[in-house]
Amino acid sequence: MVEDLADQTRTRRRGAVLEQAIRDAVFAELSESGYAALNMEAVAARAGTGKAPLYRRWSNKRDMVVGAIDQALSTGAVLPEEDDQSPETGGLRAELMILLGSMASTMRSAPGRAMHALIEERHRHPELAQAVITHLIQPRLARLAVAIRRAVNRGEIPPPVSVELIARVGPAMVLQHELEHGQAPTTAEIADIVDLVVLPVLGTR
Amino acid sequence: MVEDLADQTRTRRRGAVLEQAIRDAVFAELSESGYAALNMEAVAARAGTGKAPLYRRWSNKRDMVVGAIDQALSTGAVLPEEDDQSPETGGLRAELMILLGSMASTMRSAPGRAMHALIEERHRHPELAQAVITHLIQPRLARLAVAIRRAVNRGEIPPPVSVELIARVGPAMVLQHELEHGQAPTTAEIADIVDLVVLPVLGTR
DNA sequence: TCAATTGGGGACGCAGGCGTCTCTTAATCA
DNA sequence: TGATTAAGAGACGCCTGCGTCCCCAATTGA
Repeated sequence: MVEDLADQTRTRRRGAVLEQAIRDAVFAELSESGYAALNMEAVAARAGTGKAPLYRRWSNKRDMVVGAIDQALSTGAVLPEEDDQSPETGGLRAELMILLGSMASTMRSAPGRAMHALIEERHRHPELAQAVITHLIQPRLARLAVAIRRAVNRGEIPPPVSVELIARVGPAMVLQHELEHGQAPTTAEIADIVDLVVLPVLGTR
Repeated sequence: MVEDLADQTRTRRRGAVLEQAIRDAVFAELSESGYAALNMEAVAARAGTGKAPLYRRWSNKRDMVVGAIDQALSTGAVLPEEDDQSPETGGLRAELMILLGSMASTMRSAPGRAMHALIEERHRHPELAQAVITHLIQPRLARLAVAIRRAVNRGEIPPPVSVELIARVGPAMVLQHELEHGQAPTTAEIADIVDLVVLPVLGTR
């Protein structure tokens, strides 16, 4: 709501710095207003610039959003790698807590909310939603599947019938919480999800 | 897309009949365009009427949508009661299949998609979303909880630590499917959810 | 230090959608 | 059957937001 830039005598930005400010503004607007209600004036104002620099880079609103998303997804700004291959310490429970916790915190961040807004636009803009699914959702699910398979190999849990399906249980519960309550679950709530739902499905009891 | 009313010489409707046609049009538009992009001209056109009858009943778009939602939720047009108290036949699995199946088919219907669109507007219009949660989501969760408790009483499953949380597992998986694939799961997919996720969490093995 | 770029700011025309209003005509009721 | 009410159709003014364009100033590089 407030000016993102308090410094009136701020130096005039250009190039990559300005571009990043614009992307941040896109994410912020997207997360507050959604895609349909997002408007160029607001993005320019929040980035502390005019509309011309926006249209100099992208030809319209759709391209601008796609550009911001693409950049965020390809540079891992949204999927922070969690030190890449997670540290195989503490066993399955610890790994589940880390992965679901990171999912929840992503959902709280501006880029995360922006991605969510795009998935909600699935029917109107399938290509936007698909990009998010492919670059954001799938990798996380794959990482969860890997964690589960490693636990099976360690003999920690019996092999599940469908790793694909089981890997979705945790994320589904996190998502459900967001949809029902309007915000991602806390660490304590994630612990309940892990201990009372995910681990039991996996056969730890 | 096509005219909902092929009959050119159709008699002029009024009162309750017309009102229902308008509500149907609201749901259809809401499910296709979402709340933000819904516009009065389209609703009027789809209902085969003019804007005047709309504004004669409601003072603006928001009230019109709220009105349609309220009516649908209060008359059970979206929550079809499933012969009210489900028929306690076939045990827990059968009941889960019925409840999740009905959830999936609701999500496929126009009113169901409309409700979904409103939940997605949670941040912009909390009162709309809350109505859906209270009148649509909560009753279904309550019904699931009842089914689980009955199964416990029958000795079919051990008492879970948190019925509240467990009751959300099935719906969460159905929702997750919708979000990831853009459509509700089929009966076969629901069967997998029930057999490989929900029943195992409940301790049937 | 001067020329070339690019940013900040905003005016402009256009399109679409809101909510009002008018006009004609069908349905309803006394 | 005549009077009354409300429907169908759409014109209208207004506002908002898109995308273009212009001006001036700050930054950069030769």
